[in-house]
Amino acid sequence: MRPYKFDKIESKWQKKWKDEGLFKVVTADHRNKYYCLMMFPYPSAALHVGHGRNYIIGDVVARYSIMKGLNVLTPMGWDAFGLPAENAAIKNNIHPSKSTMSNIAMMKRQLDSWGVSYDWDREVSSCTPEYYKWTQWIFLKFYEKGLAYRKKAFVNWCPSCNTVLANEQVAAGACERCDSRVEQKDLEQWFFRITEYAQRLLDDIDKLDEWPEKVRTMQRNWIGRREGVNIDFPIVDSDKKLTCFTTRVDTIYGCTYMVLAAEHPMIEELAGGNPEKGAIMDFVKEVRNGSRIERTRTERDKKGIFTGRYVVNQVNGRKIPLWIGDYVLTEYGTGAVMAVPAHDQRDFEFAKKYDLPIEVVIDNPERPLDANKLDAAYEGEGVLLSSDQFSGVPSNAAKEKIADYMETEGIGKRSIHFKLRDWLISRQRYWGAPIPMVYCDKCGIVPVSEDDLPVLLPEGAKFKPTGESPLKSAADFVKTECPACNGPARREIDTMDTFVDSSWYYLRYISPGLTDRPFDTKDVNNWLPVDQYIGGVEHAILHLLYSRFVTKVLYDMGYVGFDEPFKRLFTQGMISKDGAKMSKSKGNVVSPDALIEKYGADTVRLYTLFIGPPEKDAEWSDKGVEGAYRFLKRVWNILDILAVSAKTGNVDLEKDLLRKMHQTIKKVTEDINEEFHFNTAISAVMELVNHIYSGIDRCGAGSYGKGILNEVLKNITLLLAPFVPHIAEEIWEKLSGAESIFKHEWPGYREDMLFTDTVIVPVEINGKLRSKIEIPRGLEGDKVKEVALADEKVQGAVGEKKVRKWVIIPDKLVNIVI
RNA sequence: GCGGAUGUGGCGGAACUGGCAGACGCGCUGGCCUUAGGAGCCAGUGGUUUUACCGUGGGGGUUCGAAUCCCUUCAUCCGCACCA
Repeated sequence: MRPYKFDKIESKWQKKWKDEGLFKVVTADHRNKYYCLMMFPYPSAALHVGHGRNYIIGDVVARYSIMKGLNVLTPMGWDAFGLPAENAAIKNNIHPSKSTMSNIAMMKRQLDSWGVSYDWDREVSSCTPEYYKWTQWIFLKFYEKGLAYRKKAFVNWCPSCNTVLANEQVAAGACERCDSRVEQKDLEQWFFRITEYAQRLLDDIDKLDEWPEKVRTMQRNWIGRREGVNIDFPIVDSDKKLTCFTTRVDTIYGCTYMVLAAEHPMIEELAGGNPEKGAIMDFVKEVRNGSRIERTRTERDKKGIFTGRYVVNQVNGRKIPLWIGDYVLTEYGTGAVMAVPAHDQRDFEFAKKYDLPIEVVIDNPERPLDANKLDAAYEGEGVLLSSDQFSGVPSNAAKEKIADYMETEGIGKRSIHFKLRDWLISRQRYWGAPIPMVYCDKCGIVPVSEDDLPVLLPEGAKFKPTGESPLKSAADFVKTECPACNGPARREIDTMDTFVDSSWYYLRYISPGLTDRPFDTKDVNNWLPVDQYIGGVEHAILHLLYSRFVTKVLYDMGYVGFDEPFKRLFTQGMISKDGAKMSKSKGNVVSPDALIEKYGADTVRLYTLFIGPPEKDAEWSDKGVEGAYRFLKRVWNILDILAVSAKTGNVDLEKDLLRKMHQTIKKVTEDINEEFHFNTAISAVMELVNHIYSGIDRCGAGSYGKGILNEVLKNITLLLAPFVPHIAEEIWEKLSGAESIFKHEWPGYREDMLFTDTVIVPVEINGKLRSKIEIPRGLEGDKVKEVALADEKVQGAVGEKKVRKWVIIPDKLVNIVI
């Protein structure tokens, strides 16, 4: 017996792979290229087995693809700027670069210990000047194209992180990172004009047919395209007008008032001559100060105030009151809504509260509506009522007709709105890439010259957050010369959102060492789009949408020749423990290190892959790990069986085993190819291994000859190689003494070896299983009937009864209806 | 509220275009081997009143035949959410 010494085996092969550069790729040679990319991690704390799943899946795909003869590029790097390092720095008084670097070292060691291999020559880290120089370059390019701009706006402010946040980083009114309530602040900030690309980002989702439907839907919803009409409402006693957007222009005749958002720029002017101006402005202030989470709670009572002014609904010339309401959002549409209380639930609630008129203009086909008796708005379709010439028209058709009418009369114009907002990219934090802009009293806002990049992050800045960027404290940094006039100027002190860093890293991997360009266009065009991207679904919107946007801009500027970065996307499920997501605070984190020490990396890998379909969430079980270990030992012990096996074995048993082997090769290949169903692939190999053992149990040591056992074990090893590479290499070496198993091609199977000559077919009577018959493969029709009727159990069940119908599916099933 | 997903033994999960439900693994039970077993090997393991019947969240339907298709309903999870 040679024991399975996984620790020796694993360190041996990990070293060999590294020394021999198994995963090294030469950029210039892109024949058969396959770019297999895993989302680069944020270097925070130690990885747990849930994180491991991501890298293990990626490693399996990479190793499998190598065996399939592809030229596989699989790089890794670090999304190294960001808040947690900075917060830790504040707490422990260690510079973020120090903690980041030590975290990187730790995670790298963990990845290595899993046997997850990368072309480390291409490692990138977003916090190094060599990298963020080009993040700044991208900013300048965006600025050049008018896609980066500064504006004053109501923005999301996280009081605990002391910084502004992008819309995408706010979930249910709270900071995505720390869960604090997000406030609205009126600040001047830098934005990327992603809205300019909204339509293309939406349209091109159709191209991404190898992405999970879920992610595509989430992106569509986030972009949120709505078609409708912008309608003008002239203000009474004024030469100005208010415009509002609606998707329900069919309800225009039921519009009985108008509501403005508290942030609407015309409020002060409108309240001008009103004796109640004080109260109005107080209300506006109160609403503006309210946190977003408060304002967006649907169940909350809506509040409003009358401005004292009126506007005209031009379709019927009616004067309607103009209100301000806390339920109107400033950032969507025009910040003004036409209120149709009979057909919009929010307007209905507001109208009820403030006793505003309700007029029914859409008939509910199921029961007539009575404005006085409504207890909820009717938002469905129907035929128009009380709508002048449009009365009697079904609501869907009316939408078009009224829009046409408004356009000819100059009342309104068809319009498309998106929920997507521009991407707010400036942050009042230290640990990020400085925005390469300069403020000059004479020249205004001036970009730093490309030649002067990178704008280095000043090491000595005090990174304690004060609400202003910590960079302000670095006097040497702030004080600079204007790139335009060389006069005294000051630098922008905000840094960039880390999602800017991560929106282009996959391009940098292709030519990580370039010092004069972010990437080489020719090489990038040869290697991208990424063939397989693997990561967590939590990035479905943020990172994936931003990356698509950045790619499209670079495409438009001619820097890349593709307009979608990721061809195929796989999002793996989360691993939980005791029914909850693994987290330090819950104390349910499973560390891979102890498990690897006890069972070895191959066991941890195998169990992680066996736990369930990789796209689904799964529950970790320490017991299950033992099962994986047991299986690997069983595979290992076949070496011993092989050593004592005779030259020849039992012919029938061997034929059986060969067939099982070819079936297994087919099954494993298909499971990996089609859906990454590693769990069923592994169970198929387990069946094959069980088959060997039970054969030996039945017929003793003479069951299988050396030759056949050797062949089967070789194929088992090949099939397992992507999953458990160390043990596979070791067995492979013992069997063939040849070079790395990953230089050997993936096994093929023989069609003619898959089937037996006879099949056992179930016989059902009236759909209930009654017996089984053995018949030659491919037997059909009357011949099958004969065999079936000859069966004792069938005879017993059929008896004298008349057979009404025969259902015969060749090689599959017989059903007799009596 | 809208959108999406998932419901199968004690547990994780299998089941291709409708065709033997429960592969594989965990756990459990028994046996062999052992000084011993928390090692290894083998066997058994959905339920029940066991010639048979019942069983894929519940109810209905289509079909010779449904975990799979249709209708309906419930539950859980995820995403979005006062988006006019």
